[in-house]
Amino acid sequence: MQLTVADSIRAQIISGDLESGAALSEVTLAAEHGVSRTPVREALKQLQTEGLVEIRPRVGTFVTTPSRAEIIELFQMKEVLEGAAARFLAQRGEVPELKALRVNIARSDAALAANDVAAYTDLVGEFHQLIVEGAGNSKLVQHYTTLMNQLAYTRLVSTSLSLPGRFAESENEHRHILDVIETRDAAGSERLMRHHVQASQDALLEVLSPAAPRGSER
Amino acid sequence: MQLTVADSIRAQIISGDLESGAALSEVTLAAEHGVSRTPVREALKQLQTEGLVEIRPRVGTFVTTPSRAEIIELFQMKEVLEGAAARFLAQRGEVPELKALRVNIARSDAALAANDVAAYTDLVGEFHQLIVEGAGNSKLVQHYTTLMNQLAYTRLVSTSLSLPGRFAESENEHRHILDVIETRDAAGSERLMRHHVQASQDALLEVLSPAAPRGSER
DNA sequence: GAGGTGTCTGTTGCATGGTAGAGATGAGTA
DNA sequence: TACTCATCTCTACCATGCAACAGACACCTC
Repeated sequence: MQLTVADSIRAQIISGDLESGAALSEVTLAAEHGVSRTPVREALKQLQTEGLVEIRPRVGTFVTTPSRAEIIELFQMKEVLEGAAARFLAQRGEVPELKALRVNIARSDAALAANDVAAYTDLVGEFHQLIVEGAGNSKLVQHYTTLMNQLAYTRLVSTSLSLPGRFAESENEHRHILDVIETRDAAGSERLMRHHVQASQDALLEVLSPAAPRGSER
Repeated sequence: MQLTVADSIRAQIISGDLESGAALSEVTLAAEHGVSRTPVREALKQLQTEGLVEIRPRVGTFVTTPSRAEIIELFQMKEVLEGAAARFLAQRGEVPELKALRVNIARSDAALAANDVAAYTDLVGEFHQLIVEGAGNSKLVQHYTTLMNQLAYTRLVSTSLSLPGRFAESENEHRHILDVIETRDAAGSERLMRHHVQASQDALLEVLSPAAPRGSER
């Protein structure tokens, strides 16, 4: 399986190489990828159903810019899916992902001790990913992945970690979540995971626009 | 907005006009819709990301046939999303969808009294749809819709209602769910909704293959 | 000066032809 | 009879060309 055009464009959008609202010309993309316009068109159509670009007929294709309301909706979905994942994982008991999660926590501790924000940013993404994968439901992974792509999540995390105290707090929450999952307390795991997602959302929204506290819109 | 080729093919798949596993020839579809192969290809690519068809490169496109394991995964997701929807709806309080739900229940009562399975089948779909829409999260609606399309849910419901007693039981569960939502008990609404989805899954799987009880696979 | 209209350019939308790969089918051999 | 290999056909895949539309700009009219 080689990298498709869609994968390439998707990566550019998620990484932020292509800015929000940027126009995506078919001919330009075709030239950049060394193919004709046809496969580019197909890729854009695919990215549209993934919610990453918006195709305005006869006008052009643009990178979607989620509104503040949409970001809140996405985080609400994140809370739902990750909460469910934690619950399923706790129910399943010992699976390979649990071991990987313990390693993740150990590395996060080290990153915290060294105050290495960049390393921890990656570890945060991995932590959440591992929980979702550990739930043992491929559909859950699929929906979660599209969600995270729409949020351009990895880009956001490093921002929210800039809040004073959030780094240590986040790491603490992660450790507690894993502890509860290991006790196989399904309901508790779900509750804790939801709280954690809410906390990280609060931190993020505070950084994005400090004036508006969580829940004040819609 | 006119009906696109993708919409047309999607409708055919969901309704069952196109059977599971059926090969979708580009030229045939193009001829049927009076267009060339290019827009058909784009439509198929879109349906692939929706999980409705499987494109085997250089071979052809086929209507996906969810395995038994996948159906269980899909129902697990259905439980998660509808549970969350019920919770959100209970939290929101009085919204237009609540009124529609009361009408729905009244009609369902009538259908039950008249033993009108066909009418009730539609009402079941509407009930669940209203709960999800009432949650006030457009992303939730999107993910839920793709999920239901993958399950070809409406086709399945009538099957499960053939079980003796399931019709009345299902209607009863619906009424209880709406009752609890109206008391604005978020946690209780979520719990009840999950149980209902599980019950309907049990009924369905029993009809599909009576030998294997729920949870015996994977 | 302001509003409307016509043209012009850049873009997407679709059709079609050539190419390459996958699968099937047949013949040949052990 | 069974198995292997070569050929052949059918399919998706991509490139390219043409048509149609949206938006911008200038000009004309009031």
